[in-house]
Amino acid sequence: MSKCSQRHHKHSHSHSCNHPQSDLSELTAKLRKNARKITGPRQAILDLLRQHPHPMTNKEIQAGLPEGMCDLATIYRSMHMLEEMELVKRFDFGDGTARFELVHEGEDGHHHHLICTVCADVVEIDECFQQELEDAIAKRHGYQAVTHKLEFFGVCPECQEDAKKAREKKGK
Amino acid sequence: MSKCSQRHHKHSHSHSCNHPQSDLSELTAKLRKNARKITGPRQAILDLLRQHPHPMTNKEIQAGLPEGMCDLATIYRSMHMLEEMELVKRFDFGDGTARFELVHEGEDGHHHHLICTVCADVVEIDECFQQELEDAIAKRHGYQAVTHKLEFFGVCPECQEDAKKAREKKGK
DNA sequence: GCCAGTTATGCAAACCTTTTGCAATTCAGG
DNA sequence: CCTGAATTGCAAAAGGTTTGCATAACTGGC
Ligand SMILES: [Mn+2]
Ligand SMILES: [Mn+2]
Ligand SMILES: [Zn+2]
Ligand SMILES: [Zn+2]
Repeated sequence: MSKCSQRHHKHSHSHSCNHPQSDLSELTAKLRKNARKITGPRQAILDLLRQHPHPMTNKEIQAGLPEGMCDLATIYRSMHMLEEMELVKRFDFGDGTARFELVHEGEDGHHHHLICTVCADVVEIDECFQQELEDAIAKRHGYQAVTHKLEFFGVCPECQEDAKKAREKKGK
Repeated sequence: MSKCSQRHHKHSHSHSCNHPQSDLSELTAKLRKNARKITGPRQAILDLLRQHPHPMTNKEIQAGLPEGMCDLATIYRSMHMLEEMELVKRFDFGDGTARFELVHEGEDGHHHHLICTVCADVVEIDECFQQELEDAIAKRHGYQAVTHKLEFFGVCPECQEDAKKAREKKGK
């Protein structure tokens, strides 16, 4: 049953369901294992996330879904569940609203971002500091199961340009 | 970075790293420069923060002040202002509530924490990954004024113990 | 010291994001 | 199909944070 999406609204985005049935099958599998149900909203959310390369807020997710397809409360509940089964990863850009990104098959989704403090542009960062640092910190303080959250912030090239222009105009 | 005390152990409140009149004078200086007023609440907040080695939430700050001395709204406004003049640093432990820590004289306050996900114990971490990583990321994407937020999470020794006991009792 | 002008505070209401209770609806498995 | 369990929508409640406004507290200059 590789029906990509069974309830996609007509004016849905021109998205093509050319994904390797990965998520859906992974979803159904994990869901069944926990006696959870495969519902329209859940599939739609996963479908939407699959098309987005960066973390999305719950509001953005709702806005990206066909009008009126899913209540915000349901999205909140879904994201909790998807996070629990590790199909999505939660990120915090420090603005007080959670963001979620799809975890690709096999991976654990751990990675970081570089965020423009002016326009909120996001760059995916796959590098990380040496594991030794974390290990040393964990050992030194006797902590176990240590992990970390790390995000970079700065001003993107475009916003640097904008700032420059504004400066010139003002100085003129 | 903060040399006051490298490793704060749990309940290390009673510790005193006397940073003399530093804050107050620094405060008055910076305040005056911006035509702001030196008020009771602001001094009290700074005084309180000076005695705490870890970030505090606004509620904790209010609770730590003499009963009824300061409205919560005032604390929020004060923290914004103190942050602005770089007398305090804001931290985000990912639980949706901001925390503030006093910035010691001369320093910029940039550092990290190791937080127990069970009991919320906090360890101050003065190390950081090599600057080269951040520089490389900034350069690669053309970003400027790049900085980062980093926090570590894990289970502290005591909570590991608790978990072990619980396991034994259950397995009995 | 005292005044005037400005900045800060208290209080209550507004805002936002996130969570929850509950009745109605949808799923899954038989 | 049927039926019980899981899920959803809706509205209300929670938290944390911000704001408008009248009142109170500072400060620099007399
Ligand atoms: Mn990402
Ligand atoms: Mn700290
Ligand atoms: Zn930008
Ligand atoms: Zn702990």
